[in-house]
Amino acid sequence: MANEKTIANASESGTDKLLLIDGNSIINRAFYAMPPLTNSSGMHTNAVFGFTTMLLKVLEEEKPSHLLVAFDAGKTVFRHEGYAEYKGGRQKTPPELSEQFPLLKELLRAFSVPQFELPGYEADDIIGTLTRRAEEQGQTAVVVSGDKDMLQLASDQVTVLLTRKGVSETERYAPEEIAEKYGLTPAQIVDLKGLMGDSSDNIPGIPGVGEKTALKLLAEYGTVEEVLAHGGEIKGKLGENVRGHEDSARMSKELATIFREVPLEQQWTDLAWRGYDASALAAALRKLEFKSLIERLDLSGSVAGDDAETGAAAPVYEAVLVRGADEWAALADALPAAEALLVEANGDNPHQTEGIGLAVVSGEQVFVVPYARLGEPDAGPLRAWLADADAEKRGYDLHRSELVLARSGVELRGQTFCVQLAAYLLDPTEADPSLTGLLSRYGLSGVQPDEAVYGKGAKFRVPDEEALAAHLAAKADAVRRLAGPLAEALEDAGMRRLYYELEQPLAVILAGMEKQGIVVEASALEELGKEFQGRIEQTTAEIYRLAGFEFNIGSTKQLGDVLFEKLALPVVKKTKTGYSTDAEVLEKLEPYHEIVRLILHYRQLTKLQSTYIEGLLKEIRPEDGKIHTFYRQTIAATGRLSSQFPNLQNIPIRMEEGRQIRKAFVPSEPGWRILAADYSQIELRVLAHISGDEGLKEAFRQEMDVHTKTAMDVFGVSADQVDGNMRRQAKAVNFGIVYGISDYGLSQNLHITRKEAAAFIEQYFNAFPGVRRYMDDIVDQAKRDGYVKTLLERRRYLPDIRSSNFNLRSFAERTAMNTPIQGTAADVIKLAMVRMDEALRERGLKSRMLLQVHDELVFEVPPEELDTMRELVPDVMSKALQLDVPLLAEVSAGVNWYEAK
DNA sequence: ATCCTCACG
DNA sequence: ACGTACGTGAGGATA
Repeated sequence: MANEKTIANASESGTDKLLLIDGNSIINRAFYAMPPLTNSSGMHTNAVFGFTTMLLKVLEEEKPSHLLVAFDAGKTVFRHEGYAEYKGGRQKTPPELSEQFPLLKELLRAFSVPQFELPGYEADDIIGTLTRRAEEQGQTAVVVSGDKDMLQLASDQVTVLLTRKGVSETERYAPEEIAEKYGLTPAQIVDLKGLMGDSSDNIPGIPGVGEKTALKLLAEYGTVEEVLAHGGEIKGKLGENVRGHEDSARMSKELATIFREVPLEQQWTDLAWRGYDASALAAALRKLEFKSLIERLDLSGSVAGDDAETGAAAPVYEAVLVRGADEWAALADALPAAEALLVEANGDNPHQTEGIGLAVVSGEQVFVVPYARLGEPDAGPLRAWLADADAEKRGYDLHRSELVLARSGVELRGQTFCVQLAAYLLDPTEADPSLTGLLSRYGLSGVQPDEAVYGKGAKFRVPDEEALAAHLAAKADAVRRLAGPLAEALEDAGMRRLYYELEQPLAVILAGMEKQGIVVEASALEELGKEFQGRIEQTTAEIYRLAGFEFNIGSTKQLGDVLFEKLALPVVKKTKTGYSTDAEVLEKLEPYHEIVRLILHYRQLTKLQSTYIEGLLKEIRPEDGKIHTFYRQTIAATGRLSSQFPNLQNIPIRMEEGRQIRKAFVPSEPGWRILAADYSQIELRVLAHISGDEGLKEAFRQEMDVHTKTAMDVFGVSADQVDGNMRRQAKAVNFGIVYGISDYGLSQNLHITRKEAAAFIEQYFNAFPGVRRYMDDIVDQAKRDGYVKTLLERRRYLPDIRSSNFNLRSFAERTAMNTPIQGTAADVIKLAMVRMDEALRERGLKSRMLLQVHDELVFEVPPEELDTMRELVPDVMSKALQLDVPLLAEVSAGVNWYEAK
C-alpha cells in the first residue's frame, strides 16, 4: 500500500530530533481537560480525543524524526521499594479513564507511533533514559508531559514541553526558561520537590514549606543537602521544621529524581517515525467517531471497505461451529483449558425457555454447539465437563444457564464466576443487564445486541448456524474479556467475600430451590376462585344498580367519570392522565356514597381472582403440579432478591380473604409439613446495630415490643399507658425511620398535619439520639463517597445526593438512610440461606428449602424431621450474622403455607 | 409501551 | 418553595 503519509519529517533536513511523550501524564491531563465524550456504542473517548489533538499539534510543530509514547507499567514501581506510600494519596483511576487506555494504544498503533512500557518503571524513567542516551550521542530531544518533575531533564539538547491548562497548549522549557521562571537549574527541580513535596504523588517534603519558601531556601543554599547542612541557621518555625524532617526531605528528593539508567534494549535510533498509514488511521479514527479529526487530516477518502465503516475490531479468536466428530473431538481436547461458557436461550422465563446454543472459549478457539446437538452421543465429554464441579465455569447469568440446561437434563456444576452477578454487585442500579450493555460499560465492544441478531418480540428468529456461531462466539469471548477486569474491580471495592462466599454460592442454592418448586393445589385455587367469582358478580350487579347503568369498573377512566361527574364526588387527587381512584382516595370518599365501599370490595376481589387465582393456575406445571418461580439476584438496588414467573414474594396475607390463597401451597410428599420461619423486626434490629443507639439496642436485648417501646419514648408514658392508637402511630414512625423519614410522608400515612408529623419525628430523635446521628452521618457519608454500603460491603451509588434539584436530592437522602438497613437485612437472610443449605447437607436432612420472602424462609419437612427443623432453622437464622442485638427468628409449621403462621 | 392500581416485605 | 414515604412484580386498560 503506497499510502504512507507524513505530516512532516525532520530527518529530510538532516537533523535528528527525538520526541518523547509521557503517555500516562498526557492522557490524564486530557481526560480531565476535555468534556465528557462518548461514541455511539457508549465508549468514553474524551481523553483519547484530547491526546490526539495534542499529538497532532506537536507533530506539526516539532517535526520529529523519531518518536515514542511511554507508559507506566505494572503496579510495583521500583520507587515503592523505599517508600510504601509513594503515590498512595492518588485517587483511583476512574473507569471512564482506564477504559480509554486500550483505545489510545490502538490508535497509536494506527499512527505507527512506537510505544512501550517496562514493568517496574514509570514513563518518566524511560524518557529520562532515552534523553540521556540522545544527549550522549549529540542529538536533540523534546519531552512532552504534564508533570513539572520532567523539567529536571532539560538541557542544551533537551527541551521540555509542559501542558498548560488544556492539553494541546504547551509551554516550552529550556534551561533558560527554567532559570527565568524559578531561578533554578534543571538539576535543582528535584531539590524543589524535596523541600516542598508533592501531594499528588504523596511525596511529603518538609511540612510548612511550599513553593515560595522552597525557592527562597534554594536561592540561598542551592540544594537540599546544603539546606539541611545549614538547618541550624534557619530561624523560627521554619528552621524547626527543616531540622525535624531531614530524612523526609532527602527521601522526597530521591523520590522526585527520575531514574535515567533503565535497562532498555531499544536505542532511540529504533524509534524512527516515518508517518502513518492513512487507511489504518482513518479506520481507527472512524471507530472512535472522531469525525473532525478525519476531516482535519483529510482522510475521508481513505476509508477502505465495510470493515472500516463499522469499525469492527478483528476478533482474536476463531469460532468453531461444532457439527461433526472432528469438532467434537477438538472441543473435548479444549475443555480442560476452557475459560468461559455461554448458554443462550430464547425467552425470559428459564423454566419455559428452550436452549439455542452453547459456547465454550478455550484459547484462540470458541466452540459453538447448536443446542439440539447437546443430546448427541458425541456431546458426552462436554456434558461431563459441565457436570464436573471441579471444572471451573465462568459465564454470563450462570443461574439462568443452570436452569436452562437442567430442563434438557444437563447438569451444570462448578460455577465460579458470573460476569452479570459481578457487574450487579459493582453497581446494582445499572439498568442494562445485557452482555452488550456490560461491555460498553467497561469500554469494550465487539458484540452485537441480541435484538440485532434475533429480532425482538414476535419477530424473534434464530439465524442460520454460521451467524449464530459468530454471535455466540462473540458473546462467549466477551465473557472471557470481562471476567478479569470485573474480578479485579470486586477486589478493589472490597467485595471479594461478598461475591465468592455469599452471592455466587447463593446463585446455585436459588437454582436448586427453583428446580425443586412448590406444589400448589389447583383444585384448592379453583374452589376459592368460584367463591370469588360469585362475590364479584354480586358486587358488580350492585355497583351497576347504584350507578344506574353498566360500565367497566376496571377502567379508571370510566370509573372516574362515574364517581366524579355522574355522582359528583369531590376530587381528592389527580393523576397525570385524569382522576385518581386508588384505594387511598376511595377510602376518603367512602362517607359520600355507598358505591365506594363496593368498588373497594370489587377491586380486592378482582385482584385476587386475576393475579392470584388465574395467574397462579397458569403457572402450575402439569408434569409435577408445582410452581417454579425464578429468583432474580441482580435486580433490586438494595441487594434483595426479586421473584418472577410468578412472583411468590407477594402472595396475600394481610387480608383474610386473600390469605386463603396460601392454603393451596402444600408439601410435595404425603405427611410432610410446610415450615416457615421469619425474622422478627429485622430491619429495626439492623438499625439498632448500625446506629448503635443505646435505647433501641436495650429494647431488643430485653425483647420488648419495639413499637410499644417507641410509643413510650415518643409520648413520654409508661408501658401500661400505651394504648392501641399510640402504638399504631409509633409503628408508623418506625416504618418512616426505616424508609428515610420525612415529615410529609409520615403525615400522609397517619393522616395528620406535616407539623404534627415533624413533632413526632423530633420526639423520636430526642428519644433515640443514636438514630438521629446515624441518619445525619449516613447522608454526609453518601455525599462524601457517592455511595452507601451495607454491613457486608454491598454498595449502592447515589449520584443524585449532590443534586441541586430538591426532589432528586431528597430522594437520594432517603435512599441513603434506607439502603444500608434494607440491604443489611438482605445480607443477613442470604447468609442464613447459605448456612441453612450447608446445615441440611451436613446433617443429611431430607427437608428442602423452597421459598424466600425477604425476611422469611419456607421449607417442606418430613414428619420425622419436624422437631429438628423447628430448632435448627431459627437457630441458623439467628446466628447468620453477629450483631449488637439478638436476631430473633420465629418458626411455625402446618399442613400448608396458610397454617404455617 | 405506558399508566394505574395493588399484592408483598 | 420544593411535594415522596423504601424495595419489588403483575394484571388490565388505554394509547
